[in-house]
Amino acid sequence: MTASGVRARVRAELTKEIADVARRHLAESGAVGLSLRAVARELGMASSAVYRYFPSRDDLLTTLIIDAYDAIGAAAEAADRAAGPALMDRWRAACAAVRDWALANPHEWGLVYGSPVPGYAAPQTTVASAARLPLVLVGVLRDGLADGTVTDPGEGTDTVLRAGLDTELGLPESADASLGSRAVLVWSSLIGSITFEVFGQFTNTVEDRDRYFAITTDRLAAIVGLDAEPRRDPMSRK
Amino acid sequence: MTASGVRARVRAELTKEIADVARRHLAESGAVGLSLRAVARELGMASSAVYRYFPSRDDLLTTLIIDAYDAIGAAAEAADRAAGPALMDRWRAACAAVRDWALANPHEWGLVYGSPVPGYAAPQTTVASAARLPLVLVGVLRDGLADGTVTDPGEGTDTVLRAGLDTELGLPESADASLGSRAVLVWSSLIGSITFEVFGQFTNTVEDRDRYFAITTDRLAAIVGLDAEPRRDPMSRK
DNA sequence: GTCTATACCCCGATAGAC
DNA sequence: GTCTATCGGGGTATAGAC
Repeated sequence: MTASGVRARVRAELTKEIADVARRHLAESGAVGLSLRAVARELGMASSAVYRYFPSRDDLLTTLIIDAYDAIGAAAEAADRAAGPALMDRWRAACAAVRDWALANPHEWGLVYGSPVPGYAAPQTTVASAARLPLVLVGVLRDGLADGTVTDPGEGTDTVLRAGLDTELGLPESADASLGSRAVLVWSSLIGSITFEVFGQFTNTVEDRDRYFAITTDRLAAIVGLDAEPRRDPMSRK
Repeated sequence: MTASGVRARVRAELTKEIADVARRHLAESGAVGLSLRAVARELGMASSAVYRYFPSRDDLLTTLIIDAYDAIGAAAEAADRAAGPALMDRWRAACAAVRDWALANPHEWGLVYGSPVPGYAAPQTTVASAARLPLVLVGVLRDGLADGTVTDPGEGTDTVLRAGLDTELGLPESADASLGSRAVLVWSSLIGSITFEVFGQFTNTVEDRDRYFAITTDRLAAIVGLDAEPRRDPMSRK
């Protein structure tokens, strides 16, 4: 049926348009200030009409959350692919891409890594998108293990993670391994650093944020055994 | 004037009572859900009466923010004082106290370290309270420098911080120092780790959170040169 | 200082006509 | 699918009587 094909296309377009406007509102009023009515007003349609596309405000929110996670993951993946074969280059590129995205989209960043929206529970559908960024970081690590650049320190600490997680990530899985828990630390520290910067916690403290992030990125890499010769000029980073 | 003294006391008490109720509401509805009306309802007074104590919703919010920062700082200070003289003991105690407080008061944690409340700008009056926690961490570091346990790695990276900050903190201040920027990394990583746990980002990833935090705390200490013999039993930590 | 009343906004969600 | 109209809440803040 061509008719229904057209209908579906129009529907998909309008759905996207609603999400786009909502994303813009998010950038201005934050996640809690997001309202179906305001979106409808801007699109010149009745608020009730929006319910044909998103059954509730939470569904709209879920869409935005998934989109944000996907955008962050995609930015990291692209930077990783675009970097040279050197592990540290890939690492630096991926971290920098995430930070750039966060600084360009602070409210969306807050939507996924900031305070949970009260009364909203993220459905399971978000986890695959949320995993994309950590998977990029672990991918670099895994390649380092494969070519011998990275070795697991083996501290007997890695029973802290969910059973089976190391295996899923392609990391050493013995009870003596520590790379898994180190990776988690590095991951949360990366997000934490970026969040501090985005939320303004570095005001009056860190002045040269670009350089601070470059240095920090390298220090985090060292925690997971991604040691490298110091970068020639830390200032040269975007 | 006794009369005005009594009046002032009653006023102070009611002010505190309003703040207490507001704090409880915060724990249930989050920062944005906080409303003067709801607080007034619960106290059995007219909403307009509250305005005699807090001129606006933002002033009430500021009070809660300052109180939260102070509570976190006080918890860290108390744990630091109560710990033995060993630097690592003080470090671990302070970090653990902060985490315990965060887990016990997740919404207040989110109020200060989560997404900024849209439309609210924190006044300068909050900074002294916000500084208390980092000052505890730096205090341990400073004592380590004094007795030679800690030495600055000297990497020529510390020009990233605000000029004069190292001096204020009692840290090495040369352009070749790196302890200042390392301290900032450790500070933001500590907050980041706790925030991840409080906001649920560790779901399906980190299973043994107590042990993970203990290990993480030690790894962060190593970044600022607070190396120590491994703790005897990481599981024994609260 | 406290009250009632009010002005003037906002929201999510649904009913029912077209 | 879209509309108007409506239900049933919510909010900040102020005016003016007591």
